[in-house]
Amino acid sequence: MNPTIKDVAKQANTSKSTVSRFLNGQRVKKKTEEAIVQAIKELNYHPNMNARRLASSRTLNIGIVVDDISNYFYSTIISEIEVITNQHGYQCVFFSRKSNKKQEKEYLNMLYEGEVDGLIMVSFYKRDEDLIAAIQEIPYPIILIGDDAGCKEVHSVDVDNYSGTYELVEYLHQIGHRNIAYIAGPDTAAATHQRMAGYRAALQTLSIEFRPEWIVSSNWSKEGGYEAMMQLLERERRGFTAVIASNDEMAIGALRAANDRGFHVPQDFSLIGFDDIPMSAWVNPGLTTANQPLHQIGRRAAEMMMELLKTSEMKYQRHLFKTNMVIRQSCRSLV
Amino acid sequence: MNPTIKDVAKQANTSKSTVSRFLNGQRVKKKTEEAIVQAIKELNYHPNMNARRLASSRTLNIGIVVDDISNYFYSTIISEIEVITNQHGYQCVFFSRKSNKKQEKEYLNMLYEGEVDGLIMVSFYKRDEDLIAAIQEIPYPIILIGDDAGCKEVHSVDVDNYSGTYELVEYLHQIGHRNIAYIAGPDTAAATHQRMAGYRAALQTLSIEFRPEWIVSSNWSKEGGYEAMMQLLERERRGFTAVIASNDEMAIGALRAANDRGFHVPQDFSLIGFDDIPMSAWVNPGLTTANQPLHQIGRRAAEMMMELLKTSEMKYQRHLFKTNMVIRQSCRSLV
DNA sequence: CTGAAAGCGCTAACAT
DNA sequence: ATGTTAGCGCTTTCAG
Repeated sequence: MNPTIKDVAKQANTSKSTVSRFLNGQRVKKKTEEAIVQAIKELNYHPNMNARRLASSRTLNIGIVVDDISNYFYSTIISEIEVITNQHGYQCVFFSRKSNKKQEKEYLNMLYEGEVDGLIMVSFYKRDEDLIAAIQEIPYPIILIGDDAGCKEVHSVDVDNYSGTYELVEYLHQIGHRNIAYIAGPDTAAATHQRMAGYRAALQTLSIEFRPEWIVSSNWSKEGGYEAMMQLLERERRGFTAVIASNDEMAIGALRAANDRGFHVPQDFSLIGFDDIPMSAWVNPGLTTANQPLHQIGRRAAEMMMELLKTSEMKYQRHLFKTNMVIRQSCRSLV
Repeated sequence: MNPTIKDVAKQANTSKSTVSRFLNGQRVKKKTEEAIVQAIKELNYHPNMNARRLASSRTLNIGIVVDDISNYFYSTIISEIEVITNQHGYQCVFFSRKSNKKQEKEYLNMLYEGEVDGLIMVSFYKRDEDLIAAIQEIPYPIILIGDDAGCKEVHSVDVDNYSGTYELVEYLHQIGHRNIAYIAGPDTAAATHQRMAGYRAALQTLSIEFRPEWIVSSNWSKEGGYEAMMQLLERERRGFTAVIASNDEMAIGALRAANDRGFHVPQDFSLIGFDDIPMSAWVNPGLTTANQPLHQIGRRAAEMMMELLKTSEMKYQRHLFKTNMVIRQSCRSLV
């Protein structure tokens, strides 16, 4: 049996409560403090967290739920969240949904079950009403990163995919492009729709005709981008001078496809991505893209959580971070 | 106040223990079962995990500690661990050391504190005696992934870096290379030494002279690989026909450096990496490398943990997984 | 500044 | 199959 606080008290010639107080940072007479420290060492005492949490109804843990922990975007965001929460004395415990394919909703139980004091849920997929409704019922702190299904009551932070893509098109227009193809993401991702909307809005503002035959859908992957580009390249009415892949992975695949077909980027056409993943600076040519402020997203979500934990009331927030365009060598000016 | 098991019992006209038994999957009379289910729903009851764990001294959690959760290798391994442990009814909780820079050793407390039933620690850095000594003291299940500081009592799994590199050199030799430069990793990584040892051993076996001026140390990064290659290219006695970068990231940086200096791979010299990260198939030329069986590593570690949890005694194991060479286009045959 | 005592919500004998 | 009871190890009034 492990030593308990009672054993420590006995050994240090004091009471459980005094030991408990000491353990929780309250003042204790110098003499007893020394005795307690001594006893703890001799007994190799470790507080039992479950007992502590049961008695105090606080865990000092915050739960982070992501779709797939081995995904660059998620892991970058959550690693920033951890920095912030740690500074406030909270531990992060991470949960990855990929392997157990549990619904996000099921993780809400951890709040009721006393496993965590708050929950940050990170997902770039479209969320359903069901989840949002459940969240609104819950008397515990929750922050969403990504889609909020349009709900104006659940706190969330996301990247501004719309304006990010809008800017990309503007840039292309500025350097003379009027014929811009687009490789879209999967329908299940919230960003797909937002980015596409930004693309179309920019086209409209700039009086560029929207041409459905220059749009192809794919799945975020390099392989997908490769295939998509091949399709684009084989369509009858080719004639675009630039293509926007709605994420960098697909752009990298597209680049390879272009090369395989004997085209040169940016001489034959310009190519743009979205995300600014680490690899994008290292492909040839360097990929022009929109940088996602992943650290800022994580940081903001964490700060919101900390505030919620302190005050328990916070006025509704949905914070959208702007992307930052990073210009490398994959676009050619036509003017 | 949240409803408790007592409330459920009252509402269902039975006793706490019956409810508890039902909750834990034991048989209960049909009639009472229905009443309990009904009561749970009506009250929106959720069991308190802390109380449950305190009373049962089991958490059904296993803790996974990694250096940096946003690192591809770690996240790939742990996401496989999760698959296995979930199948056995255990939840994984992940901890990332990067942000709080706590020593691995400190995480051992979670075992004493009743937060987790077992711990899998993943790190590719050299571990110190201190940690290993502490682990040997501990009466709880622990599995190490990565370095074991040569200890023959702590269960661990790792990749066979030595033979992996050995094979790479053999391959190069086979296709006619006798002059092979080497970009090493940082001294702090255990793999650096093992891979270097494999390189030197292979050289010796194949009667190739070891030339210190063809060795340069770097830090695993693309930037580092770039610099390293530049150094290699500028040294007086250039004359190698191949270079092994001890990881793919550095190889990708090296490739860029070669291009920037006007060299072509593999025409001017061959290039080999180690790891087989996803990007390696997409650089130009495709990178020949040694694939790390990350999933297998994670799976094995998880299985060992499950066995330890069941039997609490297991004969000492250190399992080394062989790498698999994947040949792409970055090497040229000289014969 | 300290001690006594109650209780957090659940499990696990034990008895029936 | 079910109810009674005694903890699990800690925090937290409340008195002093």
